[in-house]
Amino acid sequence: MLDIKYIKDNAELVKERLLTRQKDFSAEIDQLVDLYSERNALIAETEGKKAEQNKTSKMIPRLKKEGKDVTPIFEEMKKLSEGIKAAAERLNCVDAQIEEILLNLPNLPHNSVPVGKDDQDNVEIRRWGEPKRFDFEPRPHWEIGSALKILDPETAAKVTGARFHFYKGAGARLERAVVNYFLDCHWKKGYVEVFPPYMVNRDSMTGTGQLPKFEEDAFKVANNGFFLIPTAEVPVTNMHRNEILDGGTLPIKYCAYSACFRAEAGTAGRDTRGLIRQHQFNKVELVKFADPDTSYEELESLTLDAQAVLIGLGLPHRVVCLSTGDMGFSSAKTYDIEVYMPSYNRYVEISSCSNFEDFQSRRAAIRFKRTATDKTRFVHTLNGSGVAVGRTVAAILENYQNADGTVTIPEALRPYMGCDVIKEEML
RNA sequence: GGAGGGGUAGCGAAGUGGUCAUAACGCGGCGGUCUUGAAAACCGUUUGAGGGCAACCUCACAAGGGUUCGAAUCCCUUCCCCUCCGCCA
Repeated sequence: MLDIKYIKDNAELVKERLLTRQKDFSAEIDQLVDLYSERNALIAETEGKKAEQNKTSKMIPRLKKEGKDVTPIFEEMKKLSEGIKAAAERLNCVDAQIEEILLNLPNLPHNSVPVGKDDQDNVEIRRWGEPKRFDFEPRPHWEIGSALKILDPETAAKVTGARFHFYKGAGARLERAVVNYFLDCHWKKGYVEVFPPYMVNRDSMTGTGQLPKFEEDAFKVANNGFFLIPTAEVPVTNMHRNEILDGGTLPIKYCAYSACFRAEAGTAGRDTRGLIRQHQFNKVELVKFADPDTSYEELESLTLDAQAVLIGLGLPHRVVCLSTGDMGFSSAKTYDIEVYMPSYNRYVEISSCSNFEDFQSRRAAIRFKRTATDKTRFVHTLNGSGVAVGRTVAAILENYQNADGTVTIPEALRPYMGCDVIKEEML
């Protein structure tokens, strides 16, 4: 959520910068400026009347004690009370309109973000490793998984439906090994490991920006109205909702494994095979709460921390900075990490690292004080996948496949797997 | 799911229609006095949000409604916590 005072004072600038997201919000901004001045007029009116009401109310007990007739005062106060009620009702209405517009306005892109139309305008920042050359025709991971009998979408389709997977045998162990390897890398770097709830309430989904705009992308629990988390970012960021943090504790760093659930309305037909796009997938997430002065340095180190686990696995990848037209709703700046996938013959997103600045913390009221006497201000929140587990397994299967159909286990995972190669007979 | 008890400052807790929310009282935190230093004792101080150039004003007693001239207090709805029972891993 943007600061309405900032919008009021910089209306044209805000319009311009939001326009770089390839959508025109001029009408909303103009409306906000009008609503804000209307709101302040209504506040002046209601508060003046309330002050009068409070003053008179305090006198009534004394007058009664003195035996005076208070009936005429009651008559007057009744009118005043009705006037307050009417003005407060209008104020509520104006506040609700302001809130609705603000909640549906995306974040302002940071100045360093390349202006562009879509993902074609993303800028490559750096590369690690070289796409592997095979002296045989490499197969896509779903074929490898099927041949080794470690990935089974057919049974999942029977038991649940499309876009779900059973992992079996060495496949299930590989998924678990990757999770453990990622978490061990991160907690050793000072990220506090948390294991979050997989369902959250509406306030949490609103706090991180999934709601109200993207409700159709989320799975909702019929019983109680909770939402299945689309990412651990939601429960972990909301841990500090409505809190005032001690500035001395910043940056606060968490890593969290969770399953993630996405309805992804509108992506039918894309990546229908394999592990790339599932309704349920595993992810290790990194979340930071940072002082605004250092949040962009924290974004750089967060991205490096996510990259480190891919380097550890020897998976070739690159880092791109998303253009203004490709960035997510809540983000001010995003780096995607893309891993090389032989089956796609290109780099595929495996992590997304973002600085949300105060966009989430304003929605979720996550504040801090530098010192005990300092005024409260909003923290900057950041998060990044560290990294997507299913896509990592897919990348391992494809990049480490051998001509005989087996898959070599990357060295870093061998202690977790207890073997150095996956063969069919391992089931 | 059933029965009961709760939700008030960082924590514990008093307040059950106005003159106790500028929230009693206790603990903790911060500053000071005393001391070589510390402890103890004593004194002071200690929520957040909004509006206003300012003086200052308004709001918040889990959340949202209602009754009333006036609500922490009475009524309704929802959420959360605790105890017991049932069920369950």
